[in-house]
Amino acid sequence: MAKRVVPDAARRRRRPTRQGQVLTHELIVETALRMLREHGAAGLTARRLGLALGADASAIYRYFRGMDDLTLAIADELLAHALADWRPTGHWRTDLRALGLSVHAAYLAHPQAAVLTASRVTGRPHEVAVDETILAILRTAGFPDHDAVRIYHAFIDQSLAFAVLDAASLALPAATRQADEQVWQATYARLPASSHPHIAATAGHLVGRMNDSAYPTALDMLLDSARAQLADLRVRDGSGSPRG
Amino acid sequence: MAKRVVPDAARRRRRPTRQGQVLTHELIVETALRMLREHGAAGLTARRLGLALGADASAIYRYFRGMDDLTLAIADELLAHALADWRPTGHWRTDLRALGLSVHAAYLAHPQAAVLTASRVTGRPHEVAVDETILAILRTAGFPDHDAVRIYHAFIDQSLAFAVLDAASLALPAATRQADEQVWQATYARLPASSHPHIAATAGHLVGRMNDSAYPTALDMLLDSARAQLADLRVRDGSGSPRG
DNA sequence: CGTCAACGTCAATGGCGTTGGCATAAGGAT
DNA sequence: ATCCTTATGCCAACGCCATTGACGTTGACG
Repeated sequence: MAKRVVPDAARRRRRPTRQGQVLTHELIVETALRMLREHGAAGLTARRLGLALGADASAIYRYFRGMDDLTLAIADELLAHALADWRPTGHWRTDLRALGLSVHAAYLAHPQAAVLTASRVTGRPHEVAVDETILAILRTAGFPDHDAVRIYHAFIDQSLAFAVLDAASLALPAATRQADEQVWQATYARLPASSHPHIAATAGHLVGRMNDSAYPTALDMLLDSARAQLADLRVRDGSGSPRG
Repeated sequence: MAKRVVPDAARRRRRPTRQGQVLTHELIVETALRMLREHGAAGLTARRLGLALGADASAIYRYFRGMDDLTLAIADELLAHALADWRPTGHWRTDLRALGLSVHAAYLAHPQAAVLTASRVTGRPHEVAVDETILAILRTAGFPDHDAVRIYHAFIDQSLAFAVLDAASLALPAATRQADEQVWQATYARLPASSHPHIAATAGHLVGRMNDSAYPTALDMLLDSARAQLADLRVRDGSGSPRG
């Protein structure tokens, strides 16, 4: 009654801004991602985003309910990238591992956005799709619902958790990262065996590991544990091989 | 030369504020912690902190260089608390699990500080002590150096990663957390089986899990994997029982 | 008792997200 | 081609925020 036609995204009244730009949801999200990459999380403000768009800051509110809404849109965009990069093979362990690495990589591609968004529940299409995919893999592999949910929860939260941690490190100013590296060299590599025998004994193995993400290792250990549980279940059922 | 006497903390010129409070570093930190606990990270502002102290906001700057300096002062205590709460029993798996949970809990007690500091390498005594402790447990349990370092790395980074993730969630404004909860209810609990069969099938198991941390589960899975590796090593050596 | 500086307060600055009002131009209808 | 509707960009303003510099007071010490 009130509105005769709901304006299609393609049929919008695309009135250009003073500087000739035509605003869309996509353009705003992309510009925000670019600002996050170039200037960091603190550098993304409504006013500066408007400036970068060649529009007034308040124009953003015609497309998003607020900066928080825009943040969630950015988050879902990252998960869309993760799913697009993923190619299933039919082997549950291989597929789950690849999906985890894909999510991790998608967030690390935009560390500043990851810090901002990885801990949020958006309920948006791509996030839901990732969840559905994980549960599908686990239940198809033969995990009972209770175990599937438990492993799903640990899996997705671990992926997000490492994404936040690694992204937070990547998002630091270069000077701060170099300072941290020097702190590490100055302390860990030169600790006397008398006070810290175990660090001293393993210093050779520790060197060079500091900047690597521990996520692949933790992911493999989680998947190994899941495989052992599955094998155990099959043995109790007496219906399959214990090799998983 | 310029200053005759560096004022002792006890000998300060304790001029009371308009409302009779006497300011100290400790009082400010404690008040800030209380505000964090009661009103969340967004509820801690210089103005409101000043109000809670019965002083002007600018008085804080006589004690800290800025809000960031105050945040780091708060964070300084966290790892110390984690180690202080930890009581070893001599069983490597039990002790490692308790230490992980203790670190996690210490950070979660101050989510705002955790988000800022958990991804940093401080090289300060308590951090080094935690690392030494973990390596000691693993090497004493019988892990070869290479495996001990690998598991140490996965273990500590997993603990920090979940701390950052869970703290980031806790640090959100209360209104945002409630909104996220409602988003979850509105989407996941009502997804049709036609489009998302696996989420729909496990909805009963998913309910109530949303606010729980997945860290204990992920931690147990990591420790299970480590125990299996240890058992495998002992079998190859032919020198011990495979029960870990 | 005088001097000095530590410290609380005030006022102001420049930033932030967000909102309501207003002008205008893009579509649809005629 | 013209009118009407309304989506949309822009402007000004509000109430926050952290931070700073000047100012006055007051406690401690010589």
